[in-house]
Amino acid sequence: MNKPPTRIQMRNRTAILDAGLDVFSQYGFRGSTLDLIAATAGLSKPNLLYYFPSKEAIHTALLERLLENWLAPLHALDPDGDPVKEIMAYAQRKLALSQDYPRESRLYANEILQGAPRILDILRDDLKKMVDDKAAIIKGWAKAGLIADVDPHHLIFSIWALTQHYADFDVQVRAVLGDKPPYDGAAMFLDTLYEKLLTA
Amino acid sequence: MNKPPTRIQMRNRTAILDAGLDVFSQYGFRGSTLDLIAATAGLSKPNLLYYFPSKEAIHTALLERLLENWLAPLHALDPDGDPVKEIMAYAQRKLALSQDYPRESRLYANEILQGAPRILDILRDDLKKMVDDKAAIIKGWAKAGLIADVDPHHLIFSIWALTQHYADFDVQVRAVLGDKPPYDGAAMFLDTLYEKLLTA
DNA sequence: TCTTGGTTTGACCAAGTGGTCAAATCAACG
DNA sequence: CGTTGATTTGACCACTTGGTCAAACCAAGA
Repeated sequence: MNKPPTRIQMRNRTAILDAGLDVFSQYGFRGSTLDLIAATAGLSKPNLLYYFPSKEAIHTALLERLLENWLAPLHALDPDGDPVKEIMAYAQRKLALSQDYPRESRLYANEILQGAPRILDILRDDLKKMVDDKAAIIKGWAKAGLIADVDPHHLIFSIWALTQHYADFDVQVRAVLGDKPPYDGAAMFLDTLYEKLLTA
Repeated sequence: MNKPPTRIQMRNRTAILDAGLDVFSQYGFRGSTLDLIAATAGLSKPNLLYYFPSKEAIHTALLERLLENWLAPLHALDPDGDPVKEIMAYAQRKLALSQDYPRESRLYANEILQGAPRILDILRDDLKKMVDDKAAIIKGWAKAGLIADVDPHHLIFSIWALTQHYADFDVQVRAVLGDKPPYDGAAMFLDTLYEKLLTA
């Protein structure tokens, strides 16, 4: 029988998770320190450890919260919708995630770059299952002549790559583009790209 | 008047750089340790520091070597070649880099993810200049009606994103694909994608 | 007001960190 | 062989790291 969290608990836990997101997404798990996370959250290190038992626990909490939001947009792909529109909508949803939650995207990128030691099982199990599922739907659309016949797995990879690039490589994108903000142009580019690719 | 390097120097320097590439590409700069790099290179830590003055020096040496090979394929884009073929060839060259030098790709990704603190100037200067240059060429092709009129900057971003994804997110790609190796399918997918996108 | 339970902290610890240094070892050449 | 300069290492150092703990602090209800 765990008691309901107090106001202070709520405030500090979210402050810690926010600070952890800041730090982990920039330096990866091994490159991040409790001192830096605590300072970012405005707490002392022992106080931080009063709310989370370890560095690992903060990271795990962030990854778990992330994975839900990460898989949701793909799950929303509707087999009964208009194929081209469904795929383009998925790409735009994913692009919006990059724009609105770039730190989450970079946290995920860091985890994958390091070999996904903490979520490899989930990738091989949940993610693979869902992707195979959606790939089958896309394959069905192609077989029915509703879209061009492209490899559905690589199609999904392309959406991930093209959208997450704007969050993960944000600093490079902005360095090349100068001041011009990237996301309007990116959205238009993705629309034309997938329309041309998919309409047979 | 610096003397020529001995055989031992050559062997150990390359061993260190190779080990550094292994470690830095996996853990990023801050997450990597000299002990681990030294152990990977088969040297003691003081011996490693006999060849490179600091951790930073190893990282810098790797980044410098990388940037040359990184910008070269884009530089090879020929304004007098066949537009669609040139762009598709660039994408394939970049994909081959991901396949043959995944650690270099991940080293670069780590640096960018962390905000590119060591190469931001180069990105804003050399990289931006070259991209703007090539973007102008592509724009010219589009204006001449030789290819579809897509935003050239985002076109270049798309090539980077789609190709580096296979190196940087390798573990995820393989988790989703199971055993099937990714690169054959990726090459075919990219070919059809850019052909459909660019042919007006 | 006092009590109680949640909250915060200073002091501390063992292990790991980047880096130094003098001494030992080794390779090669005359 | 002996010498010289390159190479290697064990011991060491100051600092950082993740984490602990007892003691202090504080908010709120009785």
